[in-house]
Amino acid sequence: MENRTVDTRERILDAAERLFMAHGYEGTSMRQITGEAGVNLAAVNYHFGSKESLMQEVFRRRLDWLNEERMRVLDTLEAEAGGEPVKPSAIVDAFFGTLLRMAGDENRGGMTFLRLLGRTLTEPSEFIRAFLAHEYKTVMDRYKEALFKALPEVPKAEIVWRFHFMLGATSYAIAGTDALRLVTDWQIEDEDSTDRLDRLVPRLMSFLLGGLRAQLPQF
Amino acid sequence: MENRTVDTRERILDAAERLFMAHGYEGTSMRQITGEAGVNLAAVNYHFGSKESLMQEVFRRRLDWLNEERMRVLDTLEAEAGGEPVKPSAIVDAFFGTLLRMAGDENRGGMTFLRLLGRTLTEPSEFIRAFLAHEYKTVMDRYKEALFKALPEVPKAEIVWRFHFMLGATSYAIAGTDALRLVTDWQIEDEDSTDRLDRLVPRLMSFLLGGLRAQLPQF
DNA sequence: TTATGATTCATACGTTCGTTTTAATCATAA
DNA sequence: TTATGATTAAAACGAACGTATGAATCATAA
Repeated sequence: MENRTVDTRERILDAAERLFMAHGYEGTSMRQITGEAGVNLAAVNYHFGSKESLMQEVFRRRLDWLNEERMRVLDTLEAEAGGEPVKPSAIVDAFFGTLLRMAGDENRGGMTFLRLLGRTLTEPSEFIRAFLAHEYKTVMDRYKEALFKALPEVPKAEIVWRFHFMLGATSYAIAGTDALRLVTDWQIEDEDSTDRLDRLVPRLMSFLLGGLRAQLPQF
Repeated sequence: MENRTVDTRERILDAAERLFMAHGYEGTSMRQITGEAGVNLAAVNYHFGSKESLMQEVFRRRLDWLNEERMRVLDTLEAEAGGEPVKPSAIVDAFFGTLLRMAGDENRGGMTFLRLLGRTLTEPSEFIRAFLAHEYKTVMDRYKEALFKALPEVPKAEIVWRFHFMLGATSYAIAGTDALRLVTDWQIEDEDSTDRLDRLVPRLMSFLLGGLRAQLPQF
């Protein structure tokens, strides 16, 4: 009773992840999912109960690892710092770099999951927003505190906003990678798609840190 | 034959704009739209032909003005500069500031349209992506060139990427304003919602400029 | 006032949606 | 080998979807 279940569940999750990424939650039907997964239509309701629960499981499968990893990395950084503030660049890398490096790990969803996450953050159905709120809260609070400590001269409200902006830039950098290329018809010469991710990380990190440490606005 | 048509069309466009923003394109039905607009179900197909055409008209109604305004402002800046490069901060403000200031103008869609635009850029159905590509291309190219000229020491590819990141931060700052508050349970104290937009603009501008002018990444 | 074209209305069409049901098939323990 | 529970399979459910139709109603010009 083991192998069949695991296979079917995973095949459904993989197909759902890809299709939700490509067409969104509302734009993807159960028949598309089960068709692509090569399983019976009723299998989703049998294994997950409903389409909503399936969506949640798609996220949980990836986010559980991501959030644990983010916690673990920050634990290490703070232990190494021994009470002193952790460098902002290290905090930013621990949060966003960890996320981006998932894109290179197909076992953890790779680029597909990251693009799904990116687009979901701006199209939150009520039920998935509530779910993400619960999944994210603890980690967010930890990183927020770390940034407060690392940047004592920057008002806390400003740091919160800038964290917000960093999340946006990152989401979009991933979710919109293909979309924007079409929109703007920009040519990023001299790079094939394997290069692109390796170079995206330092590029985005420079941008994020520049924004985080920018001159404070005068109202 | 004038007043009824205009009223009905506008009522439909207003309702569609709000509902597409709140629930997405696929998540909004014709019956919701016509119900909220207080018009007959068949009115959408009569006036716009189809749901897709309605979506396009929702965007066109706002983007036509926005793109003209962006062109006009950049024309003025370049005329004032008289052949010299325009300051990066002025270019960024012309592009993103013009967008953000739409949020305060209810006659141009206000915050509702901006949030719709933000979420649509990361959930591009094929048909709307092609539409946005056409609407945006000319303006994008103009601004891209202006930034190349303003930042001759920064590689063009880097500027393109950073434009990309700036778009993301901005989209998200608007589209996710309410969403992220719930996700993170952050408290932005001492600000009511009327203040928020006035303060968002300089905050975001500081961040964007910091990112645009950040130290170049070393690969 | 009447004729005409534009618009609104009620209603129905055919599809597709998520879900449920009931029976068949499978893997495993006794 | 047989009994049992887990899984898969085929089929159908009612509801909601976008769209189309034809009659009713409206505003306007002759």
